Parts: sequence; C-alpha cells; structure tokens
Amino acid sequence: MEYIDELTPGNSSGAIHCMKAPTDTPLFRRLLVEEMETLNRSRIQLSFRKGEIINKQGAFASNIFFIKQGIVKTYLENGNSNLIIAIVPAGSLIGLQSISVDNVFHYSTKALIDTDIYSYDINVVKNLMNQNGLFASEMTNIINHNMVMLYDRFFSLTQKQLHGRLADIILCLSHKIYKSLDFELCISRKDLAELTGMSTESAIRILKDFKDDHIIDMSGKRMKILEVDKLKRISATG
Amino acid sequence: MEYIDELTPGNSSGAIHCMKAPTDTPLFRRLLVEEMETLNRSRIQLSFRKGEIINKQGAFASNIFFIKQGIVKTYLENGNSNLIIAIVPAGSLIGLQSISVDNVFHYSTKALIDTDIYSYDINVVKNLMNQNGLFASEMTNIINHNMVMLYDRFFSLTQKQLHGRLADIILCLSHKIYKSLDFELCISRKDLAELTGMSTESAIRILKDFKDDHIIDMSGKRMKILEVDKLKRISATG
DNA sequence: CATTTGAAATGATATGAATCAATAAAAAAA
DNA sequence: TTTTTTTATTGATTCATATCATTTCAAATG
Repeated sequence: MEYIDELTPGNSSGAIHCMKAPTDTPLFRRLLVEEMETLNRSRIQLSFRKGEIINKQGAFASNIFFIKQGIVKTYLENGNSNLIIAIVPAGSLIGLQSISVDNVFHYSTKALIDTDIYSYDINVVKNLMNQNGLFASEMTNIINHNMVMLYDRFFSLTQKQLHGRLADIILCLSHKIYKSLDFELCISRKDLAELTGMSTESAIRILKDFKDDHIIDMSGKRMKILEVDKLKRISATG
Repeated sequence: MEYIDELTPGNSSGAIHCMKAPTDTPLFRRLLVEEMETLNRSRIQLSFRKGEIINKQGAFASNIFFIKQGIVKTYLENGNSNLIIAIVPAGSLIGLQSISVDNVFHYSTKALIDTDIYSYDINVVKNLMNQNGLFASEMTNIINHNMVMLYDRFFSLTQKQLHGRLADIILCLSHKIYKSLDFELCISRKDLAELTGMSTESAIRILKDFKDDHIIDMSGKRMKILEVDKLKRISATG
C-alpha cells in the first residue's frame, strides 16, 4: 500500500503540558494517498492575525483545525474567568473532542501570532477513521498524549502552590514551545496567569522573585532561564 | 458482517466528571465475533476486595482493565498528595492512555467496593484497533468523552472556590454514579476532599454548611439532596 | 466484650494568595 | 508625533483556605 508520509502537512510537535500531537509523529502518515486526497478535498485554508479568535467554546463544530503555521492558545471560558488549556504550536490539531462529543467546540482558540490553519470537515475525518484503523489509532495516540499532559497540568494546578506552578510553566514553555533557555515570550503576563490559575499580579510577583533569586533573567517579553535545576527543584517541591 | 452487540461484557456508564465511556455505548460492539474471540483469549478475570490497589501509577502497563462489576477510583499520587481523577463504575475501561504513552500506568486505581475486573492484553487491543477502524473510533470516542469531563473538572477545581467545587461533585455523584438524589456514599470524606482538591476538614465543614442550609441531609455515608436547584446555583456562582 | 484503630467533626490559628488601588511603561491608534 | 488604550508593576489590605490540635464517633480486631 502507498502511504503519504511525504505529503503530510508537517510534523506534529509538543505544546505546553497539553500538547496536541506526540512529537515526531507525522499526523496523517497512516492515510493512503487516495484517502489523503479525500481529506484534502474538504480542506480550507484560513489565516488569522495575532489576537484573532479562531473558534468559540460552545459554537457548533463542523470542522477540526490543523495549525499549518503559527501559535495559538486554547482556553476554557466562563463568565470572566479564563483557563488556558494549552499553548499549541504548528503541526497540531484543534477540536478533536468535537469528533465524539456534541459536535460543539469544548474550548475557544485564539491566535497568539499570525497563524495559518487548515480546516477539515469533521465528517470526512470521522469516515476516514472508521475505514482506516491505523489512522484512527494515530488519532487515539494524539488524544491520549494530550490526556496525559492534561493529567500533569491538573495535578500541578490543584496540588502545587504558585511558585511550583509557575516553575512548571516556564520549564514547559522553554522545553516544548521554544526549545531554548533563552526566548521571546509570545504570551502576556495575563496569559501566564491563566495558564497557572493565579491572578496576574501573583504571576508578576513570582516572576520578580525568580529574577531576584537569579533563577531567570527577564525584561519585557524576553526570558532567559539561568538555573534550570533550581526551577526543577521548585517544581518538585511545589 | 456479524457484530457482537450481545456478547459485550456490559454497557459502559458514566463516572464522575471524568467518565471512562460514554453512556449507552456498549464497549466492544464494533468488534466482529472472531475479533471478540481474539480479545477474549487474552482476557483474565481478577477480583479485588474493597480498598485493594488494582494498579500503581508508574508501573509497567501490559494490560488495560475493564470493570466488570464494582466501583473504583483512579487517582494521581505524588509524595503525600493525592488527586482523584475519577470515580469509575462498572462498564468502564481503565488505563487507555497506556496504549499510546510510555506503556506505563499514568494513574493508580483502587477498588472502592469489591470489584471484578477483566484484564486485556494491551497489544491485542492495539492490533484490533489497527485492523478495525470502527473499533478504534469507538475507543477514540471513549477517550474524548473522558477528556471533555476532565476539562470540566479542571475548570471547576482551578476556578471555583470550595462550595462550588463540592456542589459540583455532589451533583455529579448523584447524577452519574448513583443516579438518585438519595444514596449511600461509597467514598470517605477524605476521598471527597481529594476529588475537590481541598483539605478533608474543609470538605467536612462545607458538607455541614450545606446541611445547616437544608440543601442536603446527611448522616454518616447516607446522603440526600434536598435542593438540587440551590446546589446548581452554588455550582454556577463558584 | 473490651480494645485498638481509623474516620469524622470542630475550634483556633496561621498563611497563601486574591483583591483593590494607584502608578508606570509599552503598544496601538489617531 | 501626540494621545489613547492596554499591559505591567508595586504596595496595602482582606479573605479564603490550610494547618494544627483535640475530641468524638464508628468500625475493625483480638
């Protein structure tokens, strides 16, 4: 059989704690060429500017999204409180839960930088899963990886205190998104707070603590991790 | 083709917030008779007494578990802090993440009452998923339902305060596990606390608040919900 | 049945973290 | 550029919730 390894739109890569696809797993590699063609016939490309909303929690979901280029955040909203589920880089899928549950989006998504999306018809994806077990298994793998990440974050946010939670997120951003100890954040202090379930003021204060202790260096959106081990210790001790 | 609707070991039913299988979805209905036979050849039945540990987080996972009879809790542990992920009734699967991630258990499981388990070889399940897209899709549905439940709980525990969190859990237990407004709890106050991410003392105090306000009636493990609407309002206002 | 053990309940106290208020800085818009 | 708006920062205060200490109760166990 002829698989489409080469035609896959990109390698999937990790997102913060809750990544959307396992590292090094090309997303559609299990599809046959003709299946990929079927999928692509339903494909629409969309472009979003930084700050634009890609989908709204609760809205009817007839599509799932593949992030072709850019970075987005997925978040839960209710009244005025937001909780960011994940920072999601290019190569990942958005809205997989809608395949199974209620045909609505279970979270909102917003572009953190200019972002290009492939939008796929959810029923086409469903049919491909039904007819191709390898593809469906691949989807299961992606969702399972997301789940494990979510367990981790669930534990962090409910069991650790502020310093531990922020340490977790800084390590995660460095490791999974920027893949460097020295990077330019694409998210605000408020986002950092919504990632860690604390107030913006607390996030800022703890950032300052880390800076005062020479664990990180930071000015504006530029962040440099000076002492990874100390951060890991803070993460471990909660 | 000949499906096995009738041979399925049971209907899956919901678990607290994070249920393991969507209601009314017989778990293995998409398997062909011969596939079901293959699966059952790898099947081992195990019995656990109340309080016994079924699997340990971090341990090597060569099997997934189907709860034939009983109720269990799945929980994350780290040092001395536990977080209960779900109360899981008969008809659900345990350890689905291990199919995709690391071949280890990502949470521990303990029997809350005497429980019978079917243990299936993980590789057999994997192979069946690869060769049967309908079955794999069914698995995806189960995992996706779990995921949506977890989002809900994630939001509850990180954004609401104690009263809202406990209201959520009481409503959920009533609705998903006991399917009644009047039931005998199979979990301790400590479990209630570990479900809601609060101290045991706080859980007890809030239970008392609810009792004093005539929202619930409670003595020992017997709980009766008197005012569902008030509970829902408390849940909504956080 | 008495005894040990663990679970539940309650009050007093300490503390982590949110909220409020105000200012400073940066980014966007005019 | 100047103005407006948004984001970041800092300090003072309040509040929710954990922790500690003790007692009561229930359930195993010898």
